[in-house]
Amino acid sequence: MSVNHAATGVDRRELILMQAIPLFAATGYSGVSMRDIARAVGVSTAALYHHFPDKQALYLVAVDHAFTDKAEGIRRALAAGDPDFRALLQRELVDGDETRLKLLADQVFLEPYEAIVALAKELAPDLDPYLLANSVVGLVLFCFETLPLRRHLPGRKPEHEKPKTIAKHASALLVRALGVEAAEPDGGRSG
Amino acid sequence: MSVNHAATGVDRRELILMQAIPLFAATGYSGVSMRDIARAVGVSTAALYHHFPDKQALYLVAVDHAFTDKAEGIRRALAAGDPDFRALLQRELVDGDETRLKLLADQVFLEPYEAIVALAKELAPDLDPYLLANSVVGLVLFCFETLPLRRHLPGRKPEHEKPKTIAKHASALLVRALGVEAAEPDGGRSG
DNA sequence: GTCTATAGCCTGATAGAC
DNA sequence: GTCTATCAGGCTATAGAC
Repeated sequence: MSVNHAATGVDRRELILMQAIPLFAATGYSGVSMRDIARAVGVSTAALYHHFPDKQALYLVAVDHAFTDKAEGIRRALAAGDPDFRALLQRELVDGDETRLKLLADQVFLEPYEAIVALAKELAPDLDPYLLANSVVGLVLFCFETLPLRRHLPGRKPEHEKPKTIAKHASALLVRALGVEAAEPDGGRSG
Repeated sequence: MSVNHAATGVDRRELILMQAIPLFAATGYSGVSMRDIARAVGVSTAALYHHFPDKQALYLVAVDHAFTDKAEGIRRALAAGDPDFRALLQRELVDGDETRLKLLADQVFLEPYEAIVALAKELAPDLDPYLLANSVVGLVLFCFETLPLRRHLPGRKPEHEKPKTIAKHASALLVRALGVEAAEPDGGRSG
């Protein structure tokens, strides 16, 4: 159906999404107008309505795209990755549309979440594995979330902004709490 | 300057703020119109402009009010407290206006943050106290943040929504990580 | 201090030419 | 598929009566 754009690798529809995602991430749904998106893409608003029935649909597809397209998924975001991903996630968490959250849960978080829950059961049978899984993720994500605030708080060091430092801190804390070494790829997690 | 409203306890200006805060918390700055606020208060939009020069000013005062008025401050929010506080905080973290974040840091978070940092230095001298302080707060706040998402993930239990459960989980994790009992009011924290 | 009325702009969305 | 032109309505903010 869509024209072959082998030369560029993206068709028009995808180009619109790519331009829309950072805009929605930066200022949220009602902070971005169809005109803003059209200007970013370099087309008229009418062209947008050829590809998407309305603004809401464009937003939904854009969010879905941002979350699932970044294929390997959350690992990148946890490992520091895409700021747009984090911003969109924060916005979705606070805007709280049940339909979109369900989609986010099923299509993005279900698989890695279950993996972490399974690990949690193994490592700390006496703690609630679901809350623990959440805490593990939160130890990293919350650091990034609060970064803009902590920049204005005392004790700020440049390395606090580096993903590596944050990851190391979270690991150290978990090692102490769960009595294991940080997970190694060779699978030696029962020692 | 403002009329004495001893009977009601609030003047008009404060009434506007009280009505505006939950609106801004629910749908964000650009998601709330001056008409929405006026309707909630029961006055015309023109009346709003008598008390505040423009929408941005109203928003700033409202956020300030929400953060500092809840006097004892963060403890309530951490302990589960005000959903408006959490929602506004999440929105401010992601919207990232430097001026507002600075105000938030100085007037709301500075004091309790330093207290937690001091505690962190004592309990875990080998960990970064600033990151640890952040983690301590995050263990609780992140649970609330992700609640709307976790409702759609497996393993959901009703008690995961209860502040008490979340607090207990965070405590248990910290006890394991830092090798101390949960802080008791009698100050027995060096044993 | 609050109102009604309105200016002037921006919004989402559509019609119809090409 | 994309354009220009446009609609109806919402928006912030103001003017002026009371």
